Amino acid sequence: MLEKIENIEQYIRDAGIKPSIQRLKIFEYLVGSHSHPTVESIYNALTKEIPTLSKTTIYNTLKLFQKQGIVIIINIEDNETRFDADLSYHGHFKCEVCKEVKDFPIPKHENIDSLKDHEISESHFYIKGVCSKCKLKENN
Amino acid sequence: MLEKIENIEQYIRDAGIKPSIQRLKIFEYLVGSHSHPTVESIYNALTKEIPTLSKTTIYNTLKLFQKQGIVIIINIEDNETRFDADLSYHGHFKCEVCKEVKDFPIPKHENIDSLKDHEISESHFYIKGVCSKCKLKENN
DNA sequence: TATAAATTTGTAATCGTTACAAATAAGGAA
DNA sequence: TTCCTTATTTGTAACGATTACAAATTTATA
Repeated sequence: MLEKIENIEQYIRDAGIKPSIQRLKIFEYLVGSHSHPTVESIYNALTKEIPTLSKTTIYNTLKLFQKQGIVIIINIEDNETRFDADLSYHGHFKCEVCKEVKDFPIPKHENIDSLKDHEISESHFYIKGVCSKCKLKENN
Repeated sequence: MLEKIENIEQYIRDAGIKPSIQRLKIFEYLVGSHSHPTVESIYNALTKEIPTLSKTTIYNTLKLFQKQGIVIIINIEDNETRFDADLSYHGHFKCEVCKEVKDFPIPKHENIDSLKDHEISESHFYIKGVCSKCKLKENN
């Protein structure tokens, strides 16, 4: 789980990023919403607060966040890119019915023997299926 | 590892797919090349053999293969969709230097407690980094 | 306050994918 | 075989997400 980020402005600054209003709001939204939002949903959510916000800024900002290592990209679906501010090692489950993406803990980070001479920079564990809630609804 | 597919035509037919020349060649290429090709590379490889081949056919065919359960989609990168005819449970490693995607065995398919009430249809394990070969080259 | 640098914005371009309809090929009945 | 129906392939146009780019705005600095 994401360790609570007390001071978002300081957190961003510590990552070497100048905290503009746009960057602060985008990161705040990433931390606040646990939905692993897409660019589209970030745009829809923030355009009310910042009416001049442009999608290009969101793309630029997320790319910067990624470069500076404060967000990871979730590629569980080929037609949508999602973003996550939780850097801890965890998996992502996407329900094919309600479309929600949620985290799940991964017991232990097992070493893969066949990759022992490889340098690992990222690892992702994605599972798709039907969540328990939707399973119950379907059985009615 | 992929169990050897003796008779590709029969294999496709058994999956409920009528084996046209295009479908056969595309599947044959998927099984033969261990590169987890993209649509682009399938097109480049087969257009010599089948000069009239269109990309739409490749897209249609791969979608059909996926629906009939004889290929899986590899989404390790957000800007490229790759395809794999090996249906066994294994992970994918992409080297950020040589761009190759290769398989690795996953020790055991561990049960995720927090998903025990979920219905699981797909799971993917992706790792990115630098492969051993490229690591050696970089240290020169 | 003036100037330079960084950031944001809107528009146009790009690229992978899909929609669609015409062309071609395959299958089945007489 | 020939005719007719259905399936498959093809090329073009459309679409949507992302990026390139240059102008506009904001921020930092002298």
